Amino acid sequence: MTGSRGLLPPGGVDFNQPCVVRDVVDRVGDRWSMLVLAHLADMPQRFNALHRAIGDISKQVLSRTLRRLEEDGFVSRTVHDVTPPQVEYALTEMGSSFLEPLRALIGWAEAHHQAIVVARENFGSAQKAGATRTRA
Amino acid sequence: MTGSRGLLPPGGVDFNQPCVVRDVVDRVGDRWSMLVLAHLADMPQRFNALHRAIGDISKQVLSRTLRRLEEDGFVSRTVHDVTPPQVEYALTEMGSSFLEPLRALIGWAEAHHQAIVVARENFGSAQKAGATRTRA
DNA sequence: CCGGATCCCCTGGGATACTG
DNA sequence: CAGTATCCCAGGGGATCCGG
Repeated sequence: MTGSRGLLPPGGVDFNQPCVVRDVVDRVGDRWSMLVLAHLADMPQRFNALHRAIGDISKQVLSRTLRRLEEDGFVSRTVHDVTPPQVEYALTEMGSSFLEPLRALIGWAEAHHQAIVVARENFGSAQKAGATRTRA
Repeated sequence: MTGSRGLLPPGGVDFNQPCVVRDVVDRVGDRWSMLVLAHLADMPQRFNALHRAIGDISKQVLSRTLRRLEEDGFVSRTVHDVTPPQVEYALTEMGSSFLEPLRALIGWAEAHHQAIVVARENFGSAQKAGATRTRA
């Protein structure tokens, strides 16, 4: 018994209107945010350290991502006034608390990744077979 | 103590390479997928029912969203062969299991939504003040 | 009723080059 | 070192019209 009906509280989560969830997903659901948060979970890190750790992200985009995460209070940015400059990024208390649902998501993803791959293959085959998918 | 260091398993989640999580987030992290899943959590529904329930989504996009969710095995599509045609969408077992991490995310979002709003305001003020943000 | 086809726009993401 | 400035492109999202 994995499922659980009644996700939305009776009366309906305010999922549409100001849409709290979308507000969050819009920020954190992009290509890099979660990855950055996951890296910062290990320890606070400097800009180039993050850049190297992540690898295939441009400085431009990393900068934008960090900026948005800072703006929304997920990470803090601290400038150490030395030469050469050092800027340290760290999770805030809030950013840290986000690791919990994030871990849930990661767990689910790892558990079902294979199933998704299979589903895609099946779907592809069904398409080629000319079926209109499931019929009743 | 909300946080919890060590999100990534020692050795590092295979978060970058084939990136399981991104694979999932890329599908479910778009503008509508989670919303659709949440609506289907209540009960299986037909196309136009979903369309009306969600409101400000175009049929085109709803169609694409459902197609992708079906392709990845989150929802099932059943054609009832009557006139006029009826097509019923429902969560699969896997789609149902996704409600769990989704609920975690919703919970977090509702709990911290206000904090995010505040953070944005503070950030805005700090910017106008001309500060280079946090300094040490 | 359930979409597919088409067209448009806008944003996110990337490459490259340049500064304090 | 830690970014910003520019330019570009692909894809997501929307509007509208048409077909089975």
